[in-house]
Amino acid sequence: MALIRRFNRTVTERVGALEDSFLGRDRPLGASRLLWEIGEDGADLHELRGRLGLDSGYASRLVRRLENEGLIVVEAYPTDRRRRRLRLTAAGLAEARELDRLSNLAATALLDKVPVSNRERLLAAIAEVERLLRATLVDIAVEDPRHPDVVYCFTRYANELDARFAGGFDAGSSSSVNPEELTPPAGYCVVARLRSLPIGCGALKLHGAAPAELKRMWVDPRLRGLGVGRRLLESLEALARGNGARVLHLETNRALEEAIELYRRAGFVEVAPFNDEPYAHHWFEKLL
Amino acid sequence: MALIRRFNRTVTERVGALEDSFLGRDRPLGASRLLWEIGEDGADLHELRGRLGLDSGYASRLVRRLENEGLIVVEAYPTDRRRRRLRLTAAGLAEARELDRLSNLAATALLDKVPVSNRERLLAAIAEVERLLRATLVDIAVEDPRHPDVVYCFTRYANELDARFAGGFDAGSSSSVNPEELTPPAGYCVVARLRSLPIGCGALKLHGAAPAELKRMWVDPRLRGLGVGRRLLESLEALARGNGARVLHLETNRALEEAIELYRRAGFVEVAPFNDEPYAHHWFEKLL
DNA sequence: GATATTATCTGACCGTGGTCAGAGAAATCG
DNA sequence: CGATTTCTCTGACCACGGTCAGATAATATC
Repeated sequence: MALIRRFNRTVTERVGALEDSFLGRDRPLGASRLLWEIGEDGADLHELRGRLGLDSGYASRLVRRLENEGLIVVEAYPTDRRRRRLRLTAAGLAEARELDRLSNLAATALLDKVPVSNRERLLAAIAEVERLLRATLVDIAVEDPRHPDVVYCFTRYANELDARFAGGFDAGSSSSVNPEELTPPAGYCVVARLRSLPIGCGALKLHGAAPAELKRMWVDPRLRGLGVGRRLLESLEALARGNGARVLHLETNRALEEAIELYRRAGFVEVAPFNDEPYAHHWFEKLL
Repeated sequence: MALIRRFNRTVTERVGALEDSFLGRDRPLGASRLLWEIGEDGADLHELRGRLGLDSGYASRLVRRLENEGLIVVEAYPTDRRRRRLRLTAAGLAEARELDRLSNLAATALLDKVPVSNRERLLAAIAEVERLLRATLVDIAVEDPRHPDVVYCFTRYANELDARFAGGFDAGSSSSVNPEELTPPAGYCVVARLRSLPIGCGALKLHGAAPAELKRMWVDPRLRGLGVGRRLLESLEALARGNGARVLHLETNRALEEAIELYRRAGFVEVAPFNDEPYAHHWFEKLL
């Protein structure tokens, strides 16, 4: 614990310098950060607010300021004219690039103070800490299967299966799942999000006292091996248990090795086929 | 660079939770932090201000606030009645312990979100990052040899020599150095500080165009291997060069293996004895 | 003993981040 | 269609961290 606290102190003190590089631009830090987050492709204000965790009033003020400085243009979405789309002007793009440069400069300055012989070790350790800590920023929530984030994850899931299964994957020929079956009390969907961006999902079909079914487990490839799948699994198990299920079933394809490994480690044991899902090679069961 | 910036973002977001644990105590964060920094043994306000980097007015206000809350007592130092000594009252001690508890709780919560299998890796990486980054917080300054920080380092230096040399070390029988010789333009003292606490030193005696002498190189044992010695050496070399010296001399004892290694790596080569320093076994020289 | 320096305190001031309630406009639902 | 919800904007408000100049007292220096 003392180690973590010492780490906290050292890092905030040292790496805070990177944030400070956003300062001194005749603009509050928050405004610079917003500008920087908009990016070259522009951004949706609502989505941005979620990502940065800003109050609507505060965000509105920051946007106004950047607009007055001539750094961004604000326009309504054609599809939903309540929403605002933010785009960088030429000046805004230049300023964003300058912020980028300063931030890089600060990062370089930090590294320069470390003896050359230690730099690689530092970078490796930094990468490790970042990866492992990032996983702790993931939170998991129950969502309606029609929620855009769920739809997004399900699509990525299907695409991945199609790419990885020998012979591809066609959702139509698989035992399909309609939204009602994944809506409480018939079932559940859970979504894992990193800074409000969906990065994983899982679903549950309940059958009263009969075994519940686990469906559509997927984690963004960039975030695998960090325990996100385990946490999705745990929350679905808790939901199944809370709804009276005593046994959890799932079937999977032999191509999904890391998933199979996850299930085994979570206490699932392989059993004889309990359905005729065409894409399945392994059937698992866990007593809750 | 992108890695460092990503690291910055993740860490400040996640580890910031530790700071937040100081919040919600009906007291601004700064006040809580000050309280926590005072510690069981009390602290000198001046020293505290240096450590936390606070403005005198701001610090004074925080102290007043804690005093009014009955958490600390403020008293003048007997030796220097301008200075203020801060001590925790019973209530203050209890509050500091509570802050400690909350901070530990937050650290534990952070670790709890990491899968057990990854925890050790995370802690190891955290320790590594902390150690290496801490070194970058060290800054080096030229000081008068009579400055308390220099005196402190010289004392630690002499104590260490006494402990490590076979047969001990007696400053009197060594070729002594008086303060004038280390004061510009005759010579220089440099001190390395971590958050304004002295943690290393080095000195230089100039002899015009004749070889300059390197003296009293010392780094706190807890911070060795992080490049502090190298940085002290570099700044002294720069001073020697800037004052017209073409050659740098130093002599050292065989017990100081890591120092000898440092000199060799810095480009010093062993030469025949150029003086009769009784404690020396090795004589080095470097062309600047 | 006069002068400079050091440490603290005080009052005044400021921008920033942040919150809140309410209004208005647009979209969605029944 | 009306009712409700969603998204944004506005104005008002506030604490906090931070800075500055000047006052005061104690100490160090010459």
